[in-house]
Amino acid sequence: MSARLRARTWVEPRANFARPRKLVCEPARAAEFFYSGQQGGAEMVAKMRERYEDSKLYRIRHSTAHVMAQAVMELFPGAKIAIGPAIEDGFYYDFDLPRTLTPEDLEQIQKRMVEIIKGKHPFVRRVVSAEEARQIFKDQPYKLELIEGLERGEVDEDGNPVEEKPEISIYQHDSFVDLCRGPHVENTAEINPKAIKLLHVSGAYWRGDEHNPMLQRIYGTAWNDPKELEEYLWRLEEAKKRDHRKLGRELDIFTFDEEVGPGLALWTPRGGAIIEEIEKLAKEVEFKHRYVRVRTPHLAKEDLFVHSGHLPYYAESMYPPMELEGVRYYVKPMNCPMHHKIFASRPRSYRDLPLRLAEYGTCYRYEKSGELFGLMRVRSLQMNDAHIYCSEAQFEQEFTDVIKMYLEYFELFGIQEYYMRFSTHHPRGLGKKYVNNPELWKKTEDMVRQAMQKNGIPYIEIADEAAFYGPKIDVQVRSAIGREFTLATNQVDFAQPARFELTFTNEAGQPETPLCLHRAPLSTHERLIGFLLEHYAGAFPVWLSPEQVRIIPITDSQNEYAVNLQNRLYDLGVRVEADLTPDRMNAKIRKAQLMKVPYMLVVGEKEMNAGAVALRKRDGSQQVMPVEEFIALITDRIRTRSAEL
RNA sequence: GCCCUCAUAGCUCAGUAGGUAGAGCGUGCCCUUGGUAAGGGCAAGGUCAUGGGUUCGAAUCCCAUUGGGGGCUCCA
Repeated sequence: MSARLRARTWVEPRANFARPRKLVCEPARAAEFFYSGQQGGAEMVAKMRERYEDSKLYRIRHSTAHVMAQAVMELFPGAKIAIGPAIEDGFYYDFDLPRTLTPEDLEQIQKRMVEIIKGKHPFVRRVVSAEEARQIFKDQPYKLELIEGLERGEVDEDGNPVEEKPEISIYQHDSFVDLCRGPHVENTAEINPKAIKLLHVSGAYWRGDEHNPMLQRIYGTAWNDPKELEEYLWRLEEAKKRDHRKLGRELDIFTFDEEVGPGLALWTPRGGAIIEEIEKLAKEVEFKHRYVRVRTPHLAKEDLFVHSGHLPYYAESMYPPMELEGVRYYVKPMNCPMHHKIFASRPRSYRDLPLRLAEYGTCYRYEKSGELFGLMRVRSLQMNDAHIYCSEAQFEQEFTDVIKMYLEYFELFGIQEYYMRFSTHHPRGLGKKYVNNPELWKKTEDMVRQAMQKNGIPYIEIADEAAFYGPKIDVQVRSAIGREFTLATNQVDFAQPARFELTFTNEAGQPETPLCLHRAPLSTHERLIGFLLEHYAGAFPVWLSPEQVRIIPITDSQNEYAVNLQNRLYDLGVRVEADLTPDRMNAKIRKAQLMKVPYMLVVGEKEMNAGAVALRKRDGSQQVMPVEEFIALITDRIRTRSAEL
C-alpha cells in the first residue's frame, strides 16, 4: 500500500492555500499524526511539524535510492534516470531502461549495492548553476527537464510544484552524481547493508502523467538494522493474512465471476448478512439525525446527466449509454441528480430545510481495468448516500453534524486513527475539471475551512483534488494494521442546485438557492466491508458476524437438542447453524474456529439433560450456562452492538 | 487505459530436457459416538482460463483474448 500514498501536505488551521508536496511518514510516527478521538488538535499539529523528512531513516532511504541508481547505471550503461525519493517504509527510483527488469536483475542490483555501501563513500553536496547542471546531466533528458523547472522556480527536483525558486544542488557518492535537494547521510557506511531489500518492479509514468513515457520503478526498503527490516517484512506477511480478498473467499463473504464481469461483486448469504446489519445501523442512525429515506432508479435519460454536469465532467467514469426508442439512457454514477429532482418535485419553503434525503443507492462507475482492486475499487457500488439541502446559514451546523456522525461510527467500529482530507480546487481547472464559478469556490471552501477550524478538526488540505461541483472532505482511516483507506466522504455542492434551479422560499418570501451537502459516512458496502474484513481480520463483532452461533452436538444423540436450540435462537433473530455432520467434536470446533464464529455452543449429554450449553467463545474461553443465560448474553451483545465477545 | 506479472480439481499448490495430469484440504458415502483447534476408510471431482498457431504429439513453446495481482493515474 505504501506506494498508494498520495502527495499531501499537513496543514494546520488557518494556514494558507497549500500546494501538494510529497510527505510521507514512518508508520510508527504516522500513527501519532492521526487525529484520535475527541481531543483537541493543538498538540497534534505540533507533532505534524516533526517531519519524517527530518529523520535519519528518511536520509538512509533517500541515500539508498542513490546507491541503487548507481548499481543500475553500472548494470545498464546509458540508462536514463528519473527521480528516486524516500517514501513510507522505503524508497523507489524510476529508470528508463533498454529492457524489462527481471527478479534476477534485482538480485544482481542488490548485490552490487551491498558492495557500494561497503566502499564507505561520502555523500558530497555541491550547489551548481543551471548551466553547470545541464552540462553534468547532458545525457539525462529527465534530469534536464527537472533542471528547466528548477530554473523557472516552478518545481523541485521531484517535479512537485514549489513556492520559492530553489537552488540547484547535486549530490555525489562514489561514481554517481544526482540532481538532488538532499538531505543525505554523510557516508554510505551509515547504511546497513543487511537492512536493505529490493522488493519489486512496476511501471510508472514519468511525472505520473499517462501521456508521458512509462518508466520502470524499482521499489526497495531500508531500515536502521536487520531486525527492523525483518519486522517490516513480517508486517507485510501479516498484512497478506488480513487481505480482504483472501478473507472474503475463506469466510465466504463475496465472490467475483469472470462471466459477470470485473469489478462486479457477488455477495454470498454471509456477505448479505453483513450488509443487512450495516443498513440497519445506517437507518437507525439516520433516523435519529432526522434524515428521510428516498428510492430512485438505477438509470435515467441522458438529459439528466447533461443537466447535472456529470456528462461534461465525469463522462469517462460512466458506463456508455444504451439507446431505446431514440433516447439515450445512462446508468447512474451518483445518486445526486435523482435526489435533486425529488427536491424540485414541489415548492420548498425555508421551513422544509434542512431537508436530508438518504438512500442506499446503487451506482455504476466505469473504473479503468487496471484500477480495480478487490472490493476496494469496484464498478458496481452501493453507497450510504444522502444529500442535505440547507441554507447558507444552516451550513455550518449541518456540516458539523455530519462530522459528528462520522465520529459515532468510528467509535462503534473501533477506528482510532483517521484524519480529514480537504480537497480544494485549483484556478487552472476552472471550466475544465471544475465548474467555472470562482466566487462560489472561494466561498464554500472558506465555509468548510471555517467549520473545521471552529470545531477543532485537524485536516490536511490538498489543492486541485476537489469534485467538479465543489470542495470535498475525504475521511482517511487506518485499519488495525495501519493501512490507510479513503472511507467516508463529504462534499459540498454549490453547482448542481443552481444547475437544477433548485430554490426554496426564504423568510423574506424570496427564492433562494440551497447549498447541498453530499455525505457517505459508511462509504459503500463494498469498501466498508473490505475495510472491516481487514480491520477485524475477519473476526467480526457479534452483531456483524455472518454466523453468530455454531451449535456443536458431541454425539448424534444430541442432534435433536441442537436443532431445537437452533430453532429457538433463529426465532430470536440470531444467525445460527447446527453442525450435524459425522465429524468428531474437535473437528467441528476447528471448523467453526476457522470461520471465526464468535460463539460455539458445545452440547453433550450433560448439557442436554440440564437444559444448558457449554459456551466456547472465539477467544477459546469456556463457560457452561443455562440456555436462558446464553440467550440473555447474546441478545444483549447484539442489541448494544457490543465490541465485546 | 498504460507497464510488469500470473492463470493446473471448490481452496492451497506439485508437475522444465514438449509424450493428453498429481497431493493435501474441502465434498459425498461407510465405519467410528468421540468433551473443547483435524479419528479412519472408500469414492466422486480437472476438455490444465479461452481462442488460434508451431509440432507426429502441448498443461509445458509462440500469438491473441479474458480474468487476477504489483504499480502509474484515479477514487467511495
